[in-house]
Amino acid sequence: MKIVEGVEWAAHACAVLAGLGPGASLNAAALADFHRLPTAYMAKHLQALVRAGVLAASRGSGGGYRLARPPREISLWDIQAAIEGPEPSFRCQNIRRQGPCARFTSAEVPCDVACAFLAADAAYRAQLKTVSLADIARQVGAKYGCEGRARFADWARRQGTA
Amino acid sequence: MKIVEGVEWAAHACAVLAGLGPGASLNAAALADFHRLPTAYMAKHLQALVRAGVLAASRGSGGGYRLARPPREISLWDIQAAIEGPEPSFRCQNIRRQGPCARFTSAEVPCDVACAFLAADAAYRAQLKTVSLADIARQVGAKYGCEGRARFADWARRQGTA
DNA sequence: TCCATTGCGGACAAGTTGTGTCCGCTTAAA
DNA sequence: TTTAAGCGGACACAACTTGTCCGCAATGGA
Repeated sequence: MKIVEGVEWAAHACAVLAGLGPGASLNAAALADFHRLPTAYMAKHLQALVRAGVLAASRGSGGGYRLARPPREISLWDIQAAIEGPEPSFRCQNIRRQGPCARFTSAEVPCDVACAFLAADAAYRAQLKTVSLADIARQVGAKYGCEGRARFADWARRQGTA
Repeated sequence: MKIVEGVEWAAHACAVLAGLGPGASLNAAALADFHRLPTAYMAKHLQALVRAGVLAASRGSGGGYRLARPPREISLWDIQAAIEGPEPSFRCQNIRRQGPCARFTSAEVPCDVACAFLAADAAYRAQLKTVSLADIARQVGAKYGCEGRARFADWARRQGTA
């Protein structure tokens, strides 16, 4: 059970947008460069975030990505689901329906093993949903301190005119 | 974030052993055959369960696998960890330590994004740990009914003498 | 002692998935 | 019209999962 690395990229990219304030927008090159990540692949993830309704994109000159909703209404689960898909981690293959005792298992009643794993999955998602981009942006901002925030704003300003 | 299929195999195989009662033992071929799974690959998973201390093996003629502890003391997390390893699903690559604002992040203080994902991971594991093999065996046994349990015992008896 | 049975571990092959690049297309502003 | 930007598909490479096979070691019975 491993999370794809793109989820980390996406979370940090969204956190950058959240830290910039309402309506702020950056293009893929800027969002990739902030963490020194390959632009083309970051762009793929950003497009996935758009398809999932987490980000909104505007095309053409001066275009870029912005949050589709207020940071408070975007959870880390929204971001993970955008990148990896919302399917549960456990995929029941119904192996219990094979073998000498198969006929004592029902197709309707779900498998007990699957139920337990799906419950754990639900606990995972519930926990992730309690953390919003607003929380992350606040925590990161606090760690940056005054100088960090100034530097961050400075970098963002340069991106608009680059 | 996908669980490898072997976890399902391992969980059901352990459930079979738990359903057989204390001290019961089956070889890899029998455990694979019960769910019509490839013996060689099932054997690999059983060996992993032994390495993790979930099962105990005895070699040679008449050998096989048995639970290393009472079913009540084996959780589904023990089984998943045996097959996939106990590492958390989120692996922080510390991408925040790169780029224009990298120097405002500390190497000691953990990343906020990583903390949130690790907390979700902990919730997942905590939930899985609440389900023991004894729970699973009881639920499966109840669904089998009288006839199913008799058939199951019958099959198990034949495995010993095959 | 010899042999059949069984688990153990490594090597290997094939298929799937994740990572990353590139290119042509569309959109929009200057 | 040009330029900047997102969109999506094709492609290549790497890593991991799935699955098989083999020789070896251990155990019990003839």
